[in-house]
Amino acid sequence: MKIHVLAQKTGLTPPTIRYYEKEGLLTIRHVVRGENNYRDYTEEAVEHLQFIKRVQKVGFTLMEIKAVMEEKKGSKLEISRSIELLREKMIEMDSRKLELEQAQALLSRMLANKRALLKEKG
Amino acid sequence: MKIHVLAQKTGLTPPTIRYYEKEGLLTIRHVVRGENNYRDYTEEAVEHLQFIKRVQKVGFTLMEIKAVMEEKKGSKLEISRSIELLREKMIEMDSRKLELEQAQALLSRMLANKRALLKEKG
DNA sequence: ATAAACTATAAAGTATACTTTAAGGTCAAG
DNA sequence: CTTGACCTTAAAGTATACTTTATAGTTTAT
Repeated sequence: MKIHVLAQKTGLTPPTIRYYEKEGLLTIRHVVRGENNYRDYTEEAVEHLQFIKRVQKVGFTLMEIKAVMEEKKGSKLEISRSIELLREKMIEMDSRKLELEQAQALLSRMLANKRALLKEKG
Repeated sequence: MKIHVLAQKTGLTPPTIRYYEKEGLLTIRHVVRGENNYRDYTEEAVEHLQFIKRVQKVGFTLMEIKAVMEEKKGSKLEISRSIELLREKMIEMDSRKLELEQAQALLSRMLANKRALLKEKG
């Protein structure tokens, strides 16, 4: 499929998709070039970009995503490294959940204060 | 207290603290100037910077923090705006927790795959 | 066949949140 | 009374993740 189709399917823009490719987040499994030099994307690209969006939202940088990505082809050492990275990230995500809950408690108190303030004034 | 003391207490650096001030995140309640033009921080500044760190970690931008900050002095309209912002943020944080959990499930599967791969090879 | 809509590249620009640099003033210790 | 550790400012630099711009080739529709 062409870039704008992939863009529609993933909710990204063509420049963003090209940027990701430039940064090494898309491989031969995701894009090839046609005769006209246009990019031709596989179905795997759709899933892959959705994966990127999802983990990026929870705090992975593009470089971390790239590091974790190197899957099938990796040597034992590379796999071990990405397991290590994944484990660290899981722990990081646990603390992030905790931080979120603590911050929510904090904001909830602020919200109550502000509502009280508004009642006072209004 | 002087800037490096505040820095130690909060785990920030003096340039970062000055930067926050420049961006309007510190007020008269947090800093005043001494005769020598040195900044003199109140205890409230410690708490405030800790607050900033905490909510920033969960996705607030500095400008959002600034918007929520305007507390005591706010007009009814300003209070209403910051209540609205806080409510949006609470909802956003709920989805973020969900995203975290979904991403963890995803990573957990990836981790299992990689471990299996390692076992195969090793 | 020509205009609109798409594709390509490289390079510059943007936003956020800092950090670093440069150049200088102030203060405490020996 | 000077040395070293602090303080000040303004401005430039950095990292991340894009977006925008400029320039040009290709495809699709009428």
